[in-house]
Amino acid sequence: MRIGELSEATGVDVETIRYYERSGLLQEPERRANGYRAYGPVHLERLSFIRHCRALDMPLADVQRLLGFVERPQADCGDINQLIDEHLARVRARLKSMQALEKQLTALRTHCEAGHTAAECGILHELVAAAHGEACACHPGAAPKT
Amino acid sequence: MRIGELSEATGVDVETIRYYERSGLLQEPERRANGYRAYGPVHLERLSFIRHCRALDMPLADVQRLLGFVERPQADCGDINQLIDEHLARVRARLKSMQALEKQLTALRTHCEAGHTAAECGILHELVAAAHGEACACHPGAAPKT
DNA sequence: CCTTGACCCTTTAGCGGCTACAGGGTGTTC
DNA sequence: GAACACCCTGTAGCCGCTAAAGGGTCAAGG
Repeated sequence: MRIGELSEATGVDVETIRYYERSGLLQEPERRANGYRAYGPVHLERLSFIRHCRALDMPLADVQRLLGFVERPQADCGDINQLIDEHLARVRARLKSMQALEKQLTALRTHCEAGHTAAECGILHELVAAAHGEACACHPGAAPKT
Repeated sequence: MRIGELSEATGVDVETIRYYERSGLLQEPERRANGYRAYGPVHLERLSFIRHCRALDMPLADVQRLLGFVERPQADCGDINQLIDEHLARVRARLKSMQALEKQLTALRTHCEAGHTAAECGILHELVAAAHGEACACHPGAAPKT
């Protein structure tokens, strides 16, 4: 199959496929006489694997490592667990900070309803207050250290 | 104050301060005879404002716009609301997908405990199964369309 | 006076993971 | 033979920094 077909089949953009090849994630395919890339089932599977890992937001370096395990089936599985655990820890940490952020923004948002000028805007006041190190709706813990 | 002192006072890295200046977020300060940047209270306040907005994960373009409102206090506050609402929507969307991701990874993680080879690893099997478009622990909805 | 070391300067390049050109070749269809 | 979809390479841009190279400045200590 040509690159466009592979793209269609996997949902991965053509440019991204070429990028994965350049990055060494996807093995270089054969070329037809006209220079077009000719992909087979191996590439389809591998690219689908990559795509799935990316859907789980794994960095490409991790995907690379996982692909290594696929190639070396006798390797120790503990390393895979560790990889997933580390990734999960990163995701959970990020999730936690996102939740805090959502709270902060929601709090900030309550400080203004439309219909007046920026000078009277509660949101802007909050942000400026924060810039002075005062306690603000969005960062309640950040009271001045006086 | 010099750039190091401003950095100390705001918690923003020296390089980042220069980067903000290059990007037009922080106004260019006066220079001393030796070429050192000389900052005043104006810069301190402005940089603190920027830092606070960044703590709320706002893109620099949004921060730029907010700074515009600070400078034009008679502008319509509705635009500020809109900016915050859009940002909040982005954050919530991201939060939702992070939560789904966390679930998917947690499900995936249950498929393996250490102590065997990659060939027997449930995690790897799940990922490969997903590459075949089969239903997997991490993407239960993605069953084959046969 | 000289050296050390902390600070400052500019310019440039790199990170991750794409994405978007520019400028060309190929291959099918009307 | 021309239009069009597809393919190729190479390079540059996105965001928000971060780091490094290669230098200048200045105060304190010997």
